[in-house]
Amino acid sequence: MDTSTHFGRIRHALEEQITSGVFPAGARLPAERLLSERFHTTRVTVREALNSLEQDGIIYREDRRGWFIAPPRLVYNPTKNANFHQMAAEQGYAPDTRLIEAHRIPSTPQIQQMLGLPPLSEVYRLRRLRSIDQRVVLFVENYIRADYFPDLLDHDLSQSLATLYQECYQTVYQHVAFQLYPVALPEQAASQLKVTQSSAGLLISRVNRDQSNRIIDCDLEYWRHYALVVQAETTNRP
Amino acid sequence: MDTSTHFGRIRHALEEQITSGVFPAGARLPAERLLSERFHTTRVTVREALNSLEQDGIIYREDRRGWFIAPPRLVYNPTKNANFHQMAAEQGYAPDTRLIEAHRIPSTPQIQQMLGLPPLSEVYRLRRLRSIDQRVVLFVENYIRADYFPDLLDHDLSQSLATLYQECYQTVYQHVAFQLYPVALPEQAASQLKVTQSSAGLLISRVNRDQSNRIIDCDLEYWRHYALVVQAETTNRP
DNA sequence: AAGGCAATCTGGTCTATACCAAGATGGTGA
DNA sequence: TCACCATCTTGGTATAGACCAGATTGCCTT
Repeated sequence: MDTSTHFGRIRHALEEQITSGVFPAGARLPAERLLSERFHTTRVTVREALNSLEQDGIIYREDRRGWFIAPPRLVYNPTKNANFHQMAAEQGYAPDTRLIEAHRIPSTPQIQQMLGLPPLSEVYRLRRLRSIDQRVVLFVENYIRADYFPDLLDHDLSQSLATLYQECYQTVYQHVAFQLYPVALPEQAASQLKVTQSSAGLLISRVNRDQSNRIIDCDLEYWRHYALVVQAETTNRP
Repeated sequence: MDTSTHFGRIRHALEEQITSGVFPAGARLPAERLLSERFHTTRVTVREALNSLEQDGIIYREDRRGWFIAPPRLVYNPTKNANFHQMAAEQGYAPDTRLIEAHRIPSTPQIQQMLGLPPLSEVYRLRRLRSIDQRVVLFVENYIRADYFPDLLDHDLSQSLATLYQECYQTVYQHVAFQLYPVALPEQAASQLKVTQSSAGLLISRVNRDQSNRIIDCDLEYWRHYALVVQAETTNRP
C-alpha cells in the first residue's frame, strides 16, 4: 500500500486495525469527526481514506448511520440453482427477503425485449429487498410472464421464486442468460440499499428459461458491489 | 437522476451533454477548474460529480491528464474462447497487447494452490497490458506451468496465449473456473492502467484446463471496471 | 532537425470551516 | 404503555482557498 500520502497512511492504519481484529465484523467505526481528530487531519481527507476502503469492500456505509466493517463476501454462482436463501444459508448467513411491491402491470419495451413478448402483454413486477445477517445487500426487480403463472400474487412472495415455481407450477429454472455490469447504483436501488446516490454497485440481469426452454422471467439485481464474488465454471464446446 | 443537490445538477448537465454528443467518445472534458467556474462552484463539488459519472462508466480519467468520454463497454464472455484480440476485433475495436515482463520464477504458495502444484515448482509469469483503441483497459498476470510449455519465452508473447498454445503446443483451453471480484485496483495495476490508487476495478481470476483436463495456467486480470460487461449463458444440470 | 530544459497546464492531495438532512435517543404527555 | 417530539449525533454537501507532482508544450540551444 502506498503510504506516501496522508490518506494512504490513514487507509493503511485503519486497514491494519480491521484485519487484526480490533474491530470485529459488523462493528461500527468511530465517527468521521473523531477519526479526523485522531489522525490530525480533516474530515475531507478521512473520507477519502474511507471511500478507498469502501471501494475495496473492507468497510461499507449506511446513509447517515455510519461506517461498518464488511463481513466476508457471499459467493454467487449464477450457473447453479438460483436460490438466494439456499445459497446464503449454505454459506452460514441468515438470509431474509422483504417484499416491497408486487403488481400486475403492462410490460415496457425494455421488458418486452428481454422476455420476447409482444406489445400490450402483461407481466408481474416484483420489487424485493434481500439481506444477509440483517445487512441489506440486494435490491431486485423481477418481471414474470403473467400468462404462465396465474394467481402468482396470491402466494408468499418473500420466498425464493425458484421454490415457488417448482412447488406450485411444476416449473424449474433450466437455462439462464446473464449479464454483469459494474455500475453506479441508480436512485431507487441506492435508497433501498441505504447507500448514497451513485455509489458503486453491480447490476446482474438474468433471463431465465424453464425445462421447455420457454422464457419465463427476467430479473434485474442491484448488488452492493462488495457484497459478493461471482464464481462459475464452464466447459468450452468446440 | 436526483437534481436536488448541486453536484447532482452538474452530473445531470454533463451527462446530457455527453449523451447528446456535444463531446464525442474519446474526447477530453474541460479542465476541472474551468468546469467549476462554468457551474459557479468549487473543484471539490465538480470532482464529486465527475467521480459519480466515472462510477457509472460514462467518463474515465487518466492520471494528471484529464477526464475523457468512455467508449461503449467491451462484451466479455468467459465461457467462450478466451482470446482477447479476437473478442475485441469482433466488436470493432483495435486491440493491442504490450508485454511488460516475462520470467521463469519459483511459484508462490498462492499460485501453487491455484495451479495445484507442489512447492518448489517453477512457473512462467507474464505481465501484460492490454488496450482497445489506444486506451489501456486491462492489466493481466499469467502464471503458466513451466513443465508443460518448454521454451515458451522464446515465442511472441504479445499475441493471445490461446493462439500460441494451439499453434505451438497442440493445447487448447477446454475448461475454465473463474471468479469475479469487484475491488479497488491494487497499486501496480493502478499505475499500469494510469488510474489513481484504489479506484474501482474488476478482478477476474481464471484457472484454465486443457483438453486432457490438466490445469495449464491461471491468470489474474485487473480491468478498469467500466471497460466491460460480462455476459454468459449456462444450462443447469439436475 | 533534434535534444533538452523550463514554463505551464492538469489532476491529486490537503486544510479549515459551515450548514443541511436523516437517523438515534430519550424524555414527556396522553 | 406508547406515540410523539425535541435534541443530539451522524454522515452528506458545499465553499474557498493552497501546494504538489506528473504530463504537455514550446522555446531555445546545439
